Amino acid sequence: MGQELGPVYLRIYRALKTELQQGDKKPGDELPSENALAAQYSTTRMTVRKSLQLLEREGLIHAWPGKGYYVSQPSHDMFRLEFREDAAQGAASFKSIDVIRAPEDIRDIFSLRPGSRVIEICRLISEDSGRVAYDMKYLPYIKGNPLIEQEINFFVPFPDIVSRMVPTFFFYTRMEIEAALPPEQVAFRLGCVPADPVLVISRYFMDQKDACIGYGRRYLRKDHEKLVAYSGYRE
Amino acid sequence: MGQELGPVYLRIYRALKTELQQGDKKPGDELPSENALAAQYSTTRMTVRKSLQLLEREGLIHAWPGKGYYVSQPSHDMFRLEFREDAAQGAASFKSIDVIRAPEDIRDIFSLRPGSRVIEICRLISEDSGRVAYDMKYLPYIKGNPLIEQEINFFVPFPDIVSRMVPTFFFYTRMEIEAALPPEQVAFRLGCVPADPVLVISRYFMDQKDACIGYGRRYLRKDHEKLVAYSGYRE
DNA sequence: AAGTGGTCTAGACCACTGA
DNA sequence: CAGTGGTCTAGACCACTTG
Repeated sequence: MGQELGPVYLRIYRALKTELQQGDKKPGDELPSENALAAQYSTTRMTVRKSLQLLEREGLIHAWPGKGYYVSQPSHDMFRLEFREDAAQGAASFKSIDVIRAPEDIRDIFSLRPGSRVIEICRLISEDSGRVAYDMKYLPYIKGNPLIEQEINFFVPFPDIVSRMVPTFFFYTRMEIEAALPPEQVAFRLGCVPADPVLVISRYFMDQKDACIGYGRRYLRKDHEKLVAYSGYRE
Repeated sequence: MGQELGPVYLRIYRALKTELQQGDKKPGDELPSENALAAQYSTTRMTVRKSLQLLEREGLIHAWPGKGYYVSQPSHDMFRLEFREDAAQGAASFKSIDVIRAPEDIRDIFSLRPGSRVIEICRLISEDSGRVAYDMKYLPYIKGNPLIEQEINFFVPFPDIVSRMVPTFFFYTRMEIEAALPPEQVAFRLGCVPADPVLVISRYFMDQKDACIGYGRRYLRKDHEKLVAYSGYRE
C-alpha cells in the first residue's frame, strides 16, 4: 500500500477524489454524510468538512443543505486562458515610446477630449523562427508624472504600470479576441503580407468605476503562437 | 449605517475586502493576525480563518506561516473565458449529421487508422443580423452505440455527448484560438468571401490518459461575436 | 423526529519566523 | 522566546429536508 502522507483532511480529499476519478461515483450520486465520513476516518466533522470544501471548490461536488453532498455535472464552458505580457522565450525588441495626440479610437477608449495626448509604447516580439507579434500599449498622459516615464523604460509588466495610475490595486482586465487583416504598417513590421490574417488581442484595464485606465493591443501572426485555454480537470 | 447581515465570517470578510478596495491596504502590507481579528470581532480563530480563506481564494491576500497575512500583488495574466456551445440568442439551424471516413487531420487527432469512420455534426449558427458561425464536431464512430445516434438529434451540449463515451466524467477540454482564412466551403456557408479572416476555435476533449475523445471546430465571422475574457476583480 | 449541512466555540498541539 | 498560521478535537445550536 502507498504511504498515507500529510494532514488527515488531505488524505480524505485524495481518497474521495480517487473514487470520483475512477468512476465509482457518477454525477448526481450521493456521497456519505459528514458524520459518516467522520466516523469512517475516526475524525471530526470539521476535518471532514475541509476535505469536502476542497472538492466543492473544484466543482466536483456540491452540498445540498438538509440533504447531503452530491457529485456535480462538470461544466465545460468556462475556460482558463493564460496570457503573459512577455512571451516566454520571445526576445522583446523595443521599438518606440512616445507621447502622441490620441487617435480617435484611443480617445474613445479613454473618453478623452480631442487633442488629448497619450503615451504609446510599441514593441516587436521575435523568436528564433522570426517575428511573432506586434504590441501597442496606451496610457493617458498625465503631466508631471515622471514615475511612469522612468519605469516604462524598464521591462515592467504593463499591468503593474497601469496599477500605479489608480489609488487602489482593484481593477480588472477585459480581453477581446478577434481575427482581422493587419493594418499595412503592422503587416510591414511583422514581415507578413496584409492579406495574411492575424489574431488581435485587445486588453482593456478597467478601474472600479468601469473607466478604462490602460489599453493594449497585440497582433499575433497566424503561423506562430496560438492562444490556448483549458476547462475541466487537467492533471 | 448599513445593517450588518449574515454570518460573522461574512461580515469580517466584507469588512476586510472593503479596506482593500478602498486602498487602505496596499500589496505587501501586513494584515492583523488571526488572534487580533478574533479579539476585535469577539469571535474565535476558526471563524476568522474562514473569512481570511475566502480572501485568500480570491487571490487578494496570502498567508505566510509563522509570520502573518499579507496583501497580494494581483496577477493579470490568468483570464476567465466563457464559451457556450449554444450561442445565447443564436438560432442554431441544423445542417447535417453523418458517418464519414475520417479526413486525415481528424484521423490524426483521434489517432485512428486510415479508413476509420467518424461521426460528423455540422451546424450553422445565425442571428438576426445574419450568419455568425459554422460549427463542425467529430466523434469516433463506434458500431452498435445507438445511444449516441439518438441523442445527437436533440440539442444535447457536445460536452455531455462526449461525456457518455468515457467511463468517468473526468476529462478536460483544450481550446486553441487562431485566425485564419476560411476554407472555400466554410466561407460559402457563412456567406462571406474567402479573403475575409475568421476566428477558428478548436476544442479537444481529452480523457485522463490524454487521448482525444471528441473534437469540435467553430468558425466565427470576424464582423460578429468576439471572444471575451476577464481577469481580476470584476464586480 | 431524525438526519443533514452551515455556523460557531474554546480549547489544543505543531512547525515555523523573528527578536 | 513569544507570536504566527496550520491542523485538529469535541462539543453546540440552527435551518432545512425527509419520512
